[in-house]
Amino acid sequence: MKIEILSKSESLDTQKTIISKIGDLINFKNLEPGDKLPSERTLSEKFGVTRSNVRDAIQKLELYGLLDSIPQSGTFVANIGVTAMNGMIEDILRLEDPDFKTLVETRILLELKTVRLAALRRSDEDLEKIKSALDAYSKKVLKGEDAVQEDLLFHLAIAKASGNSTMNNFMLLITPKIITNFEKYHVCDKNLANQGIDEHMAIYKAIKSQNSKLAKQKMKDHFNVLYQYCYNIKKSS
Amino acid sequence: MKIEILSKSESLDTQKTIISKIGDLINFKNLEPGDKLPSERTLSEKFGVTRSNVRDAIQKLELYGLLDSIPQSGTFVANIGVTAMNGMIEDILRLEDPDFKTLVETRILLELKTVRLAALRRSDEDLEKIKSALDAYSKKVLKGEDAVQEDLLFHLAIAKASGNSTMNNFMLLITPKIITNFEKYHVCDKNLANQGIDEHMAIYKAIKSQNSKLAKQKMKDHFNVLYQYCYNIKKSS
DNA sequence: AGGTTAAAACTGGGTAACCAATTTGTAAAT
DNA sequence: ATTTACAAATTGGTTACCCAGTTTTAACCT
Repeated sequence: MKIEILSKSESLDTQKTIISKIGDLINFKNLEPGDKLPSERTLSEKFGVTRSNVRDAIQKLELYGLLDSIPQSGTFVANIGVTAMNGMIEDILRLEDPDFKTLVETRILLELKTVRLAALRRSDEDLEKIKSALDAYSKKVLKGEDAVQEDLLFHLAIAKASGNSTMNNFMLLITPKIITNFEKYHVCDKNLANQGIDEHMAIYKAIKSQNSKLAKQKMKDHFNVLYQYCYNIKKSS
Repeated sequence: MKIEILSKSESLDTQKTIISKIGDLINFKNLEPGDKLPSERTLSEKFGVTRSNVRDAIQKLELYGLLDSIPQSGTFVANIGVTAMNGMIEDILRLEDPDFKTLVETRILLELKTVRLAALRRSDEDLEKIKSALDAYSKKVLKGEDAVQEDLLFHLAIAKASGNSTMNNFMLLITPKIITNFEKYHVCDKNLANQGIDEHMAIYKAIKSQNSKLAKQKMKDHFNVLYQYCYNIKKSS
């Protein structure tokens, strides 16, 4: 068998193909929830790909909760019916790569919620962590240095304090993408550093006093520039 | 070297350990953004774990956008500073498993947004797909059969029509977890099947007429039972 | 000394063989 | 006929080695 090392995009293509074929298999063989998929070896042979690729594809479907792989036993289809399985696999395959607009849009949505929840639910320990993140941020800004990282950690501390691990997870997923791919659009503009401190402080105080509505409003103010940017994109699209 | 096949939870523990050690390494060696991590072989040797485990850990950090693995070259730390990297790794490690409450809370938040965006942005093709998902749902309900899957696909069609791939992705991530782990709490109660059809239809019509506010309101109505449930949990916690 | 080039070392991914837990098949015992 | 016991086959995970790009090194030429 010929060896062919795939580039990253090629590898992603073959993964999509495999996922699609697994979907077909579930259809064709009418596998019910809980049924066992053919073994990884069988699949790799049937699809003409490496077992590693099959394992990666299965892992991805596991991430989406469609399969469950059990050591020394087999891979099982999740407790969703055939119809839902097909629809979801199709959706996963057609899923577009996230662009900046959707990332920002989602971030604003999430943070306006996490800040409210944080105000309602934060423990004293949460509050301390938010405070120390805020102090680290202020310190850097006042020294005139770039404080993008400290800014980010302040927002993540709030997400953590929200007590909602799902939203916290989502925030962790999107934040680096926003930072790395579009560094110039970071939330707190360096030129408006002092304003950034004030806004962060206002958010912190609202969370401290457990005023959820105020917290949301202050976060909204903080996102003002970003919000406008996002809104303009929406209008122009 | 002794061979020891790990159970799933043990494997997760070693993965967390590896991620933590990678974090320490970045700290200790003061690796800047773009710097190259030691090779997978070196890491596996240094940490006393298998290379597969190292690869899995790297893959997870790649998912969160903290590392970038390039074939035949190396693994590089993403364009985030040391401070942010530390904070994020710590957050990822301490991330709790999502429970039902946070999943529902997040789902409601997402869907109230996606339905608004869908009303604003849906193409004719999107609308058709929503319609056919609705028809499939109604058909099943009227036959007295369980229609959880068709219900789910209706909601996912809306998420797709929102034009926000990030939210669409998040919806795909949480929906199966909600369905499989807590089947009894599915959005549309079987006993209120006809009401479910009406509510779905109302949402569809609002999206069709591109009335975003109405669409959001109808979705809110639709989530009423679930919303109450979630609210009660929040009060009791 | 500076620039060019080729060979050696290194890297992440692919391959195949192996491991031990699990499942399945079969035959003996009741 | 049913249950039990045990061995053979099957499974996802692990290991060691190989592959072909990439990167580094060092030798060579000008």
